[in-house]
Amino acid sequence: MAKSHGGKELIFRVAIPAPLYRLFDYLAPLEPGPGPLLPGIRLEVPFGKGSKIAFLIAITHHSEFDNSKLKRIARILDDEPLLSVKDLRLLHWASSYYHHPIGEVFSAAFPVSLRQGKPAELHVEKCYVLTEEGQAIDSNRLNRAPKQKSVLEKFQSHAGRLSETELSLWNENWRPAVKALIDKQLLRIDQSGDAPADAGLLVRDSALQSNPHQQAAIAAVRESLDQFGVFLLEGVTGSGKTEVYMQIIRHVLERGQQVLVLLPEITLTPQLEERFRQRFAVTIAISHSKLTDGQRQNAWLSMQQGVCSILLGTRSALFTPLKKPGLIILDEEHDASFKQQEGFRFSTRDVAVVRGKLLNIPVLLGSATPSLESLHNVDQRRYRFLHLPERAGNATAPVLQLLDIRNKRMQEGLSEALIEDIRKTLARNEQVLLFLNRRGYAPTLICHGCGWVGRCRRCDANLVIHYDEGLLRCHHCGKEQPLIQRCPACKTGELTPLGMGTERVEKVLAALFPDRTVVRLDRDSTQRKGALEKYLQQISQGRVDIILGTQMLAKGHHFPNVTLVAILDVDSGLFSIDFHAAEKLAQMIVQVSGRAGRAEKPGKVIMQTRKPEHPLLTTLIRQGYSDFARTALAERKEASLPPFSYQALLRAQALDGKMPPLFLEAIGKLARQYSRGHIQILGPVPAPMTKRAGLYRYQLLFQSSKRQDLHGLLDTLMPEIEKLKQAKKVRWSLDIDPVDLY
DNA sequence: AGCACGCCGACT
DNA sequence: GTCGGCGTGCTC
Repeated sequence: MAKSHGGKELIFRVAIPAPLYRLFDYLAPLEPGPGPLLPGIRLEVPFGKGSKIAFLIAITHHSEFDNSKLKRIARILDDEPLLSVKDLRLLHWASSYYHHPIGEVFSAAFPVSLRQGKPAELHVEKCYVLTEEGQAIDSNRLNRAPKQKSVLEKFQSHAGRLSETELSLWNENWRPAVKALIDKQLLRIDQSGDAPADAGLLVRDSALQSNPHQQAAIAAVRESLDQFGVFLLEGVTGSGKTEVYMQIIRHVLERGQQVLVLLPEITLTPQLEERFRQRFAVTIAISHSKLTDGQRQNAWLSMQQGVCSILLGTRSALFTPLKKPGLIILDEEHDASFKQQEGFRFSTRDVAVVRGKLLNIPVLLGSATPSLESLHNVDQRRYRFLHLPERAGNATAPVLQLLDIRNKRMQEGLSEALIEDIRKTLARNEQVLLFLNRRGYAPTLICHGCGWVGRCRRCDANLVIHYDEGLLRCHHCGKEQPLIQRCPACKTGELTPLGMGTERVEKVLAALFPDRTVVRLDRDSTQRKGALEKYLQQISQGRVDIILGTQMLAKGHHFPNVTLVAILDVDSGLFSIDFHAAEKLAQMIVQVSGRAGRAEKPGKVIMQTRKPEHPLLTTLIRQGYSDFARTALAERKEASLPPFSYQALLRAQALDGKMPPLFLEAIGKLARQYSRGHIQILGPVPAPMTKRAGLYRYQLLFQSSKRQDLHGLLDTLMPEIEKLKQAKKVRWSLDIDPVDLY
């Protein structure tokens, strides 16, 4: 028999980066690899017409396929796996939990260049040598200066690493330039020695200040280093969360271990990076999507090899291997950007917790506005709660107040009372921050004569007026058209902008305060590279009086001279069919409020509303975020919504509007057969914006009070979905623990 | 996902 | 008579 005959040959079972839910079997390579053949090593395999870089999952003796049908491994790329056994286990867990193809999950863990089969070598993109004046010159122009040349050669032979001693060979005058190179990740200082380095080398300042609350938080985590545990650190803006992080990090570094720090957004990395660099003398790796593939590979490998001690990154950095893992920190843990919204839809927070468990290290989650899930996990004693109730220093918390604008005269979205407050604040030479989560001039263009409205042809949405650019744009598919002057329907009516956008408010502010400087911060105004940084600098230098912007203002940036914050249209967040909306709005309000009054000047937050009695707003204002969260959790429990139940959302879209519901209907039918009533199957229903970018979108929601039941159903359902003939006519995806039901 | 195969419309 | 549209099927 062919099977017994082929039984002698080893079978390599591999994961291929493709949306395929199965593994592929290959014959052992003719050339033996340089090292032991362990799971996780990269292999080049013939696949279909071409070849692919695959990941070894297991070596077995049997294949379900006849050996004569199997192709042979073409090449072994790695001497040894780049990921630890524990991290490989994490990827298997993630693949099964998120029901996502294993090959794509593996792909997500590697930087692009390694996915493409590049050798796993740390390298410096360009070599420089420094002149006495501290100028960097290309090493190709180096003929003279033998001393510098010898250091350079050493530098190159160490794959871009210099020890502290080697660095000290460099003239003191060159230090700033060396630092600049380190900052650009063109040069790194060797810290890879196995013995824990001297604390004086790791940390620059010795007199660290912290209040009793901070000390308690630091002690709690410090006592549990070297074991798994999740800590939720709730600290209002200005309460000194970063100081807590840094002091805990110091202890981890002193043990010779590494720290993974995750942030929701790229824009937040520079500030934290700067504070870390001031505090720590160790090399810090940075990883986010704005860096080049080479830079990200360097960051990845430097953590894998233990060359760097701290990695600061966004969600794509979650799987970065750590030679000596010590701690994972996830800042702004409530932030929705931590959930990947396409392809492999994982929750950075939840995977980080599982990773911490596998690596047996603590996970520290921080936020001024913790997610309801995390607070629930505290209630369930799965997480430990750490609290920083007060603002550090003399700073006082801002006062939140509702401004009832019913029947009030408004000037382009600004009530007279608010305008008066702005005027007073400016008169005191303090800054004002206005928040409106809608960019463009106005969200609607309507004909005063016949009621015609500018609609996007490809989406169920109105076109947004962008006056400055002279066009109408759809914010959902990006389609643009020139701003028309006359109504295309009745040809006579006057076209009127309806509603408020940041551009429109900017114009009225310019008219109301002609001698003041207004800066608008939104996606449109900060598109140019470096534009945001430029504006932020102007603001911190006090050259700006009024800051106006969207969502992007809510995150991270500190405006110490801002004493008045106004949320121009808080009501727009109050009415949503998504049960997450209240939580997100409350977090947004608190986060925006946190921008004000950081220094000794008290801050004030005004929310313009037509629903001043709305319980969400009143609870938040009178009792604060914690009480709001308690109320919201009680409501979730009452309604059996997450985190008191578990959800999975199956989405489907297609150009043909009939296909998605047919597809989801077929799955719903299958699911009802299998689930035997344990699982609620809701839908299919059209997605809230059914047509988007020309595609018709529908969804089917699964919900269960038992996570196991839900995942059991999905385990049996997924292979059936793949087999369904309708599956080929739609684009579909499964979202586990969805955070936005759109 | 890629890529080939395959069966129906407008072109040299 | 061909070029090419994207529906369907397969990848060890």
